[in-house]
Order: sequence, then C-alpha cells, then structure tokens
Amino acid sequence: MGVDCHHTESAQPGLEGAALASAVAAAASKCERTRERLTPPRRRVLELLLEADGPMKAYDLIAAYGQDGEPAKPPTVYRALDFLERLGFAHRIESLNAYVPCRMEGTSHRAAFLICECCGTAEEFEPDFSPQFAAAEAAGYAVRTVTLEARGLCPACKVEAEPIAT
Amino acid sequence: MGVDCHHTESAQPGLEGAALASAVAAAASKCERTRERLTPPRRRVLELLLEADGPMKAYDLIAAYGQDGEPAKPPTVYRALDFLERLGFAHRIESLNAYVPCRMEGTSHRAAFLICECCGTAEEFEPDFSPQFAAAEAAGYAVRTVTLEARGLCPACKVEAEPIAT
DNA sequence: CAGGTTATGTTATTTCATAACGCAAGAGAT
DNA sequence: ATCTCTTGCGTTATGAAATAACATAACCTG
Repeated sequence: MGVDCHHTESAQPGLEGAALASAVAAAASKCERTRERLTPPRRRVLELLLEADGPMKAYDLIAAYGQDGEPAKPPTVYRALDFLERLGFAHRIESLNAYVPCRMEGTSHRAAFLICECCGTAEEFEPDFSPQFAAAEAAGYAVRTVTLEARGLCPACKVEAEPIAT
Repeated sequence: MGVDCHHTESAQPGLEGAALASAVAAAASKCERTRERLTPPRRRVLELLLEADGPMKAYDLIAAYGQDGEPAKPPTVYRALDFLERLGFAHRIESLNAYVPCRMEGTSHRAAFLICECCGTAEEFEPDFSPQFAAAEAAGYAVRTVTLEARGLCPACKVEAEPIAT
C-alpha cells in the first residue's frame, strides 16, 4: 500500500504465533478489567492489525477478514475499528486513511506518528504535547484528543534518497 | 457543517469586500514573485475558502463554485486545492476531510489546528514542534511536513457544556 | 424470564477522491 | 513569429472510504 520504493517493508514486522496470541490475550484481559467485550469481529480485526507489516486500509481489513476468504461487510470492520480506537488498541492515521495497532502502553487520547512517504511505514512515538496543550488551554480550549502526523523519510529510505551527498 | 450545537458559527468569520480582495491580491502577488500562476479556478477556490465561516468540504466548494449556481467538476476543485496547499495558501484538515485558508504567515510545511467538536470551527495556531522534531531526527527521520490536530471544545462551547461546575 | 442495552448482520447509499485523455494556454529558444 | 515543451483545464467515468437505516441476536440485571 502506498509503497513508492522497493524496500522489503519490514520496519514494522507483524506479529505471529505466540507473540500474536499474547498481544490479543493482553487486550482481552484489559477488556475484562473494564467490562468491555472483545467480541469475535473485534478480536478478528485486532488480529489483522497486529499481523500486518504496516498500516492497514479499512478495505484491506474487509478483504482479509474471513479465514475462508470471504470478505466482511464494511460496517462490521468499521464498528470494530471504532471499538478498538475507543479502547486505545488501535489508531487511525488520518493522512493515510489507514489503521495501526497501538504500539504504546498507556493513555489513548494522543497519538503521534512518523510516516515514511517512501515505504509507507508508520512508527508510533511518544509525543510531548505539553507546549501545544499549554497553548490550547491558554486560548480557552478544552482539549480532548491530539493527533500528530509527521511525514518524511524513514532512516532506510533517507539513505537511499541521498546516495552520496550530505 | 458538522455543527452539533446552535451557536452562530462566527468564530472564524469569512472575509468580504475589501478584505477579501486584499487577501486575494496578496496571494496573487506572492504567486508572481515565485512565478506561479493564480489561474481563475485557483483564485475562485481561494476566494470561497476565504469567504467561508469555517472549514469547507470539497463538495461544498464544488457546489459553490459557479457564480451562476453551476457546480464545478470535482477535479477542478481538487486540483485547485492541491495548488493552494502546495503554495501554503490553504490547509487540509485531515480529521474533517475539509479545507481552510491559511491564517498564518510564513512557512507552509507545518500546520496545527484546534478543532471544536461542537461548533465545527478550526482555529489555526502556531505550533512549537521543536520537541517532536528533535525526537524524529533523533530516530533518523527526515521530516518534511508536520500536522497536528487537537480536538475538543472551543471556549464558547466549553462554557455551554459546563453550565455551572468548576 | 422480562425488559433494557449493546452488538451484529445486511442492504443500500452517500461521501470523498482520482484516473485517463484530449485540448488550450503560457514560457523560452531560435 | 512560431515551434515545442510544459503546465493547466475540461470532461467522463470510476474507484475508494465511510455511514444510514433497520432487523435480529446476545448479554446482562433485576
């Protein structure tokens, strides 16, 4: 998806096997604690996000949904994504119309990504929004969520784009 | 658009008359300096953005395009928006699928908005991205653009939501 | 088990954006 | 001036992303 280069897109290798099961189990237990229900469609979409090597488009998820090859109906996946976002298990990347599993522990009301315009990977990082928050509150705003999306080149693609020079 | 409340949406009053003409003229002269062409469709879309009271959806622009009521064809408006974004005269707000004229002078490769989820206004502010930039560069990224979208309640809607408390 | 609430299944539609192609207009070289 | 290269426009059609609406099913709680 959106791959402009020939890199093997391995910057964010997907989970498999035990690691995948463990990540899903962690989400499940977190749900139990908060009396939320990790129902089959929600679990399935979370699995697909965790297995993926990079951001997944909604219709990629729809196509990949059925283990037998049967696609899901769009609302099935969009509802699951709403749930996963609400619980902080996934983030939507607005500038890509795509979704990633949350790679950070902790609070879910902020997310920041470094998006490579060459290979399409999106790396989540822990932002320090304090200056922006302060500015917003100073202006009288009550901030609920903040998202930051920085676009550019990841280390690998950057090297390739500048073969020799500075 | 996206208005959940009954406020007269006047947080970002649109330009008219002389102010509008002056803003368009400023853009035109900036284009001349850089050998860019502010062609009729581009000028028209810029006018519509400047006249608007808040973020405009692409299809709102399409519908409003013709002074005689004739809508534009989608590519006409999307191309104009691409141009205006490239020159820094407009910004796309990803989380709204909407567009606003740039309210800040200067560089165009970063934009930050305070978006009111109640009345739909989007206020541009000057961000201090230095911590995020530093984090990104430390991770080896070459950042090209940064966008930040903070969602919450503007001062007016905040008061209304908390009639008494705190 | 009655009754409210939350989640799903399904059909259809709406909203957002771009591909592809031919034509027109401007800029620079000779 | 006019060639021609590039850039932008007009047009048709299609693709991609997301949601509306409504019926059914599952869960919880008293």
